[in-house]
This record gives sequence, structure tokens and C-alpha cells, in this order.
Amino acid sequence: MPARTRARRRTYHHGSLKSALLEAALALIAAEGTDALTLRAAARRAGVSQAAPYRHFADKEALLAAVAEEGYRQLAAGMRRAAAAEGSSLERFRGLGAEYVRFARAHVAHYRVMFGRGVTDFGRYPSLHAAAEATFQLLVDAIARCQRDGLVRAGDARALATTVWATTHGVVDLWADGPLSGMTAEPLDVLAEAVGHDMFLGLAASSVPRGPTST
Amino acid sequence: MPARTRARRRTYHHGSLKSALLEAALALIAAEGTDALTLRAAARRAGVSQAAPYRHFADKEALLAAVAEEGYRQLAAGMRRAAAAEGSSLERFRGLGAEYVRFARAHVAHYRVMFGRGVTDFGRYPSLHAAAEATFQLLVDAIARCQRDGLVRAGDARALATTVWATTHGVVDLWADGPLSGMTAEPLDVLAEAVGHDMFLGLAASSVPRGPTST
DNA sequence: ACCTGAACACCGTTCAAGT
DNA sequence: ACCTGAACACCGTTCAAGT
Repeated sequence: MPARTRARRRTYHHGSLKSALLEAALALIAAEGTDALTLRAAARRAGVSQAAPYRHFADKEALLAAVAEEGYRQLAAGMRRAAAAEGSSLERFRGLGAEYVRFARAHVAHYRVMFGRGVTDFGRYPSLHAAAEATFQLLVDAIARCQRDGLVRAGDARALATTVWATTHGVVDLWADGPLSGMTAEPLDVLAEAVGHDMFLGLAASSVPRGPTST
Repeated sequence: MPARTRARRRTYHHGSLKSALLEAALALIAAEGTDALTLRAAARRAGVSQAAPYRHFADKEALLAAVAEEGYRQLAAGMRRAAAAEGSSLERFRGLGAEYVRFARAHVAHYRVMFGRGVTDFGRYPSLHAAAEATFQLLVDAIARCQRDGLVRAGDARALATTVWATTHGVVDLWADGPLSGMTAEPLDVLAEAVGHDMFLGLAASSVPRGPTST
């Protein structure tokens, strides 16, 4: 064990401190939650001084961006799996939503880093931006498939995907951090299922014309 | 001015430090954003020592809860105004949503305190819980009115309101802190309008049966 | 080229002491 | 009863100095 520690420590000088810090950060949020992720704690866990991370990350936000990017990759991988499952395009679309919710519940702390205020401008982190965009694109594709099969109404798939994302993220966020946690006893799955169902059906009464609404 | 300061300071000893700290907190987030709200900064602004707030708030979370509660009151007041406006129940429902979005945009920092992770359990702050619940109830009432007028489909109004809240909060949150800010150039209003429209119409193609969906 | 040690300016929180 | 002063254990960040 001490030998392994020494060996690992030597490799830090060969360029692996960056990935070691990312791993430490992931371990920290998984074990102790979002707030436990500090630059100093990550450095401690990686066995380096508090100043060392600044050789590899400009500031704390840069570390958070790396953590968030990794989260989007993991989320996208799960969603890709769900999209490739058996069933109709609509069933696969629902499976994709279920996978999103499952990820959020299983990795709340990671989800918070991905959607929280730690990274204030995705534009400053191109690879994070790309990872988030790729994740979103999976949603767009799933919706487009449903439209091709006549299971989802016509309309800009990207706009519809935005609505779906907002709705799903909204219920997750209200449940995880917001007032909803105190206002309903239902577990997230049940809640998300009901919300997804409502979103699919819409609010309009069947007697109301379903064309473009007037101002 | 010094006289006023002295007078004010004297009143702290008569029970007004609590409200002075709340005012200071509100001023801080409005002027410098959510992160500027620290217990020490609030104390400084109120002209007392850093330890003084602990006479009135158990900890930082308790101050945040008071700030959040005030936010829900303000939001509810605006929504009540919108709900009382002229027009059909559906138009008033839309106005209520627009007012929600307007509040979020005009008071982002305050909105973040209301929905962020500063207060982790609304159940521990009964008056905050009540204020949030009252705000939510305005949504439920607006939906119930639309149902009575045959403009929104039948269904548990509270469940539908949850969907509406999740969707609206979701778009606001993705816009304010999330990846959406980097992925669309549209201002929040336009985005929210489109999302609200989609939510009203639903996703289902008209050929798809609109009864209870199968698993 | 990469890391350490020490420092600075902040936090939240506690507690004895003042009035 | 209410507030202050001083302290403790943390932060993020910087910078001279080491190897």
C-alpha cells in the first residue's frame, strides 16, 4: 500500500495529477455530497499540497466544469443505451426519460454540479458545452423518431426537446432541492411519471382548438 | 445621518435587529447576487458584530429561509394580481405564468434563494413551507378555474399544477444557471412562451389515443 | 516543469465577557 | 436580554521558493 502510494505520487510528476484530481472530486461528491467538493479537499485526497491543483485547473470553477462534463458523458451513455432498446420509438423515448430520472436520483450530487451554479458560463468550457449539447441531441433525435412514426405531433424537434428537458429537469430540481420535496410524499419516479404523462397529453381540453394559439 | 444611524442602532436593542438583518440580506442579493449573502456581510450592513445574528437566526440557513419566504410572498402577490386581471380563465392563467417568469427574471438572485440548495428542508421552516404552499395553491386555483370553463382537460388540478410548475421552473432554471443559457440565444420570455405553448398542446400526435396511456 | 510552504482575505460558528 | 471580541476550523487564491 505505501509502495503503491509512492508509485502513484511519482506519476503526478509525469502528468497525471489532473486526472487524479478529477477522480478525487468525483469520489468526494459521491461520498459526501456537492458541498464537500473543495479544491483543498480534492488536493488532500490526491496527496498533494493545496496549491498544486492550480497547475492544472485555473480555478475551482474549472474543476467543477470537468466534473460536470464527466457527468454529461455518463448521462449520455445511459440515454444512448435506452434509445437503443427494443420497442416503438415512443417506448424508447419514454425509456430515455426514465434513464434521465434514474441518473439524477442515483447521482444527485453529480447532477447538481451539472446543473447548479458552480459553472456560470458553459461557453467558457467548450468541451463541457459540447458534452451537454450531445446529451441534448439524444433527446432531439428521440423526438424526431417519434415524429417520423406519427407518435408525436409535428413541430420543431429542438423546440419540443427543450420543453421536454425543461419539464424533466424541473421536476427533478423541485424534488431534489426545491419546495416540492416538502409538499409531496411521492418518490421522484412516480412524480416524474405523472408529469411526463401530463406533458405528453398536454393541458388543453379536447374541445379547445389545437392549432396555433392566439395572443 | 449619524443621528439616524444612532437612532437605528438603539432600536436594535429593542427587537428590530432581526428585520434589519433580513432587509440587509435582501439588499445584498439584489445588489451583489446570491453569493454575496453571507451572515457576516448582513451583520456588517446592519452595523452589528458578526456574532450578533446568532441571537435571531439559528444559523445561515435560517436567514436564507427568511429571505426565501419573503420571496414567495412577493411572488404570490404578483401572481394574485395577475389572477385577478380581466379576461377568460385561460388568459388569466397565462398571465399568471408570465408574471412568474417576470419575477424570476427581475429577481434572479432572490429566485435562486427560493429554489436553490440554501434551504435543504422546507419542513423545518413552517412559515416558509406555508408561503410556498400558498404560492402553489394560486396555480392550482387558476387551473381549476380553467377546468370549470372547459378550457383545460379534466384531471387532478394539483397534479396538473405540479406539471406546470415543474415545466416553468425548469425552463427558468436551465436558462438562469444551466446549459440552456449557452445553447440558445433566445431571451427567457420567448423561451418560456414557446415552452408554455408546447405544454398546453402536449406532445401527442392527434392520431394517438388521448386516454390513459398503457405502461 | 511541477510542486510546496506560507500567507492573505475571507467564511460559519462558538463562547466567554461585557452592558 | 442582547451584543461584542476573540478564537477555531475551514475556504479560494497567490507567490516566492524549492527540486
